[in-house]
Amino acid sequence: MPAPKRAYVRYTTEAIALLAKMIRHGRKQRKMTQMELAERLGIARSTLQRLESGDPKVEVGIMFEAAALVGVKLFDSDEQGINRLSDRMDDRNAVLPKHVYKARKTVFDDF
Amino acid sequence: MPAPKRAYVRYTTEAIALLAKMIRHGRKQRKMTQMELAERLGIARSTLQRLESGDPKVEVGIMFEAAALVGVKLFDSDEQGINRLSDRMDDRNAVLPKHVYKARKTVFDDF
DNA sequence: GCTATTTGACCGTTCCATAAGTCATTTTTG
DNA sequence: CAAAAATGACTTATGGAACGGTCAAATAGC
Repeated sequence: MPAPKRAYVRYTTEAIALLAKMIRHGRKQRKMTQMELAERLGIARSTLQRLESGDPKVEVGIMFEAAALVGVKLFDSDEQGINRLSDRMDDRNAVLPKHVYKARKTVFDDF
Repeated sequence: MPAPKRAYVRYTTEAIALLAKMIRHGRKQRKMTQMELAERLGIARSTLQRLESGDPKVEVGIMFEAAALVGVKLFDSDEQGINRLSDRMDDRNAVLPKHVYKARKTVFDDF
């Protein structure tokens, strides 16, 4: 076997494809060529091509940065909105236990 | 110099940090340990740790797959919603020119 | 309190994404 | 129409991410 490739659920593949489309659309709206956007991102054009074609293996940082540069909003939020959401996550997280524990031994239903 | 490291705008960093928090929160809500989630994702625990700490260098595929497995919705949409949005992007893209063209020569304002 | 488990922070090896390039095709402009 | 530019589809090498492991610290259950 060449290698056990990684598998993704459909939702993942489609969400990435959507983000990729939005980035390509945003780039065209701003009348940027692939070369221009790649240079502004500090990446190779070949990498931007994989990004715009929905390749799951690109770095999330590059993907999000590309979105930011062409005006695609993540989480339907601007920076302020992101910070509000982030604070809310902190609050909700503060309630949860810090470690997750599994049952150490299977509980015997005695009888 | 060791290497010219990549830079990200604040929006990018914060968006990734938010997604990371949502994933960690979702994992805890579902009472999964890092080890369990890593195994379900087919990745090493060390990679999941970088993911949950908001490292921009993880693969977007892994990041989104983790979100999917712990119930974090991207684009505030389920799979059907993603597909609707995707179709809309196709429509909007169909209107735009297929190549972006820069002015080939600087236009001379003759006088 | 004690113990088992989870988590955080490391580190060396392996392997693949990235960079950088080429070439053919498509598309726009003049 | 021709010419120029942008894009798509490749390829190679090389730096760094992912893996798999260890160890200490933190936490939850008993």
